[in-house]
Amino acid sequence: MTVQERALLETATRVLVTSPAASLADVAAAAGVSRTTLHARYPTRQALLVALAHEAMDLVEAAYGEARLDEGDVPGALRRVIELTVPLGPRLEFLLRERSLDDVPEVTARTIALDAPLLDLVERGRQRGELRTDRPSWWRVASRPGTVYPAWEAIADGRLAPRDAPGLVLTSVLHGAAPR
Amino acid sequence: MTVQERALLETATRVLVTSPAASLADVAAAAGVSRTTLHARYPTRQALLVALAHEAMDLVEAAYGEARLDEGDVPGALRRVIELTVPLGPRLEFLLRERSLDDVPEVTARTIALDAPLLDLVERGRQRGELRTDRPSWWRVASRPGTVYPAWEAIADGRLAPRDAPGLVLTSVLHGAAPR
DNA sequence: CCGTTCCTGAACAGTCATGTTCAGAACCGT
DNA sequence: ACGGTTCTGAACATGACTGTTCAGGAACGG
Repeated sequence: MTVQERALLETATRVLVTSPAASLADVAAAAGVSRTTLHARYPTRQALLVALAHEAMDLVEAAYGEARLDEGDVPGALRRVIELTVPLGPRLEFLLRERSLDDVPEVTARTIALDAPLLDLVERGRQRGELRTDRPSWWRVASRPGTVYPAWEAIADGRLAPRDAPGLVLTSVLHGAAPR
Repeated sequence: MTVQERALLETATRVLVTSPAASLADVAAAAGVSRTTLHARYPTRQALLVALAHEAMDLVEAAYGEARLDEGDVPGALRRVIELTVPLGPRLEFLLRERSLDDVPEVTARTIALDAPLLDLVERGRQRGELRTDRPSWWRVASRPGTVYPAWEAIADGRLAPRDAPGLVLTSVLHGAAPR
């Protein structure tokens, strides 16, 4: 994938997140490319959306890799993965909210597969006694995007300083709202 | 609002959540009503979506009322409100994911206003020493839908027993993932 | 029983995004 | 300078949904 292609996908994501009803003409214009060219790369609108989804998931996967989830203690790994995924906010929003992705089996399957490293991490945390074992592992993972994404939203709104976000998310996830 | 109107809105929500691209003809058919009648009640598609949103928020508001948030201890109130909002899953999904609602100021304003009772509750919890005070109140509220909604999803998938959901959500929110 | 109200089915115009095609221009590397 | 590749602008067909209208029929209440 060339640099321009990445740039195009990023622009497309930005446009389609900002105004989901944008036409392909709008997307092409924003990306500084003709509609014909856009169409040459992505034959249909759906194909573009799917490509966007895959690119977003590529980034998530890369973040997981970079976070070295299998190294060190689990809270530390959690902190790293949170730090690396919060900036992916717009991509996550796209993945979570774009409803036409729901009936692309290829995408939904990968969404599920994408959770595997986190499941492993939770599992590891349980074995090391760093995470509670009285609740199902999948639950911890399922409720994750719902905690990371609001953090991004808060940053975008200016309510939250980017550097504060990971700590906030991490302590929420680990310790909850009750006083110690 | 008559019973039939409520039924129509509920059917419409179900259809539009299941297949967001459904046409008004599909919605009308599913509701057992002619497209003309549907159009008489809701002049435009957008008007229907807005009505759906308002009805969903009515239900959330009602749940908050029924949960008597200002009575008793705060964890108890939290449990009640979680119990009452989890079944609203499909409505919450609609509110969270339907992106054409984003540029209806009336709806976004009410979305924000809807959080006020919860903010009060968190505030009360802090004063009573039942919630931590080292993190902003709005954060606790912002990350709430992200925890409640996955619970509904898990129930819908059959991964989670409906009666287990409130406890799971509550302990996650209060105590987090770390062992005591 | 009658009049009002509401719902229905059908048809229609308008709009708009999509997908397709093609000839020419711009841009490469050689 | 040249041949090939890529991008461009424009035009076109298509299809779908929306919003609108209207005459007839069903339901309902008085």
